[in-house]
Amino acid sequence: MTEPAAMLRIGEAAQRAGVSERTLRYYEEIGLLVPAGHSTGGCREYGAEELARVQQIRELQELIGLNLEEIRNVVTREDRIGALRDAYRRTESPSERHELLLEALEVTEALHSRVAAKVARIEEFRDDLAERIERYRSLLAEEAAAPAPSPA
Amino acid sequence: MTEPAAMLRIGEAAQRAGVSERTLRYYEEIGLLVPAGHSTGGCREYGAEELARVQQIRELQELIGLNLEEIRNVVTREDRIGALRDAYRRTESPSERHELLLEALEVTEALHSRVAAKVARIEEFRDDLAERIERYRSLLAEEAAAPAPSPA
DNA sequence: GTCTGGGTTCACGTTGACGTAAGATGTAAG
DNA sequence: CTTACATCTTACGTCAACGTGAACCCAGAC
Repeated sequence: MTEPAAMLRIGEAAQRAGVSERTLRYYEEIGLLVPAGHSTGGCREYGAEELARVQQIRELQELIGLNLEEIRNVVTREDRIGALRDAYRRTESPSERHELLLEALEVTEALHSRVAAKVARIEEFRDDLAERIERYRSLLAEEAAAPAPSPA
Repeated sequence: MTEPAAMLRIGEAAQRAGVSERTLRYYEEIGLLVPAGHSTGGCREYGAEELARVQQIRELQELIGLNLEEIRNVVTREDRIGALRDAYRRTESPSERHELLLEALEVTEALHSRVAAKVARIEEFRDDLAERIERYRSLLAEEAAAPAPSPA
């Protein structure tokens, strides 16, 4: 189990993730995404986990509208949770684990309520649009039923 | 009716709208928001309608994630619809009115489907977050029930 | 009067999130 | 080994959406 898992170099990785190579390097530059490893010659290598993270970053960016610094706060928190998961049984310290869990819960709840608020507003907006569409439709129907003044 | 409607100068207007004065001037510069009028001395004057538009712009920007050019496409379209509404009975030309209505419908539907798609994705995201919160909660509950190793 | 306290118009500065080009180096194929 | 292409680092360029002066104007309080 746990095979070498087919690492991708930056070109392939970028293509699969739907971003540019520059973007991957930039994410690394600002501490958002560290490649899984490097080849002997120094080429970055990305695995499935990194691709998933890029996906997550893009969602937070485009969907939620966070900037990359806010996103870094979120994902580094998640990294620590991930570390917790890894060292789950060989527990560092139970109290520390407890703290991390509490922190994870808190941060996730904060993000959740933020997202929920946004959902509420955007749904309202969507419904307003739907209403307007209906109004336009009924205006058009009205027009079709009305005695259209024949040209000249 | 239709009182003078208490025009605001840029300072007040910006404060009420929750943006900077620079932002209002910038919106004007790129043709997004024309002040309702000017004082004799040349000061911009904004009314309730303009404040509402700023509100709308910010929603499209922050909520939907449109850039100001896309927003301009939307609001100028709406301006034309507004003009249609104004000249509703003293119809310019019925066929022109028809065209405008069709266009308005089309554009609004496009925006609506875009927003709807975004709502779907963001709801999914929100639900994922909710799930994770549940997992954290149950982990904490588990921990509380487990035989916590008493210190020393 | 003049003295603030908003305004005005340029016009250059800034910041985030990359794009892009240069020159050196790695990697896979023949 | 050479050739060809992918990647590397370094560093300057770009674009949207404003921020931030500088220098001038104008209305009301004193």
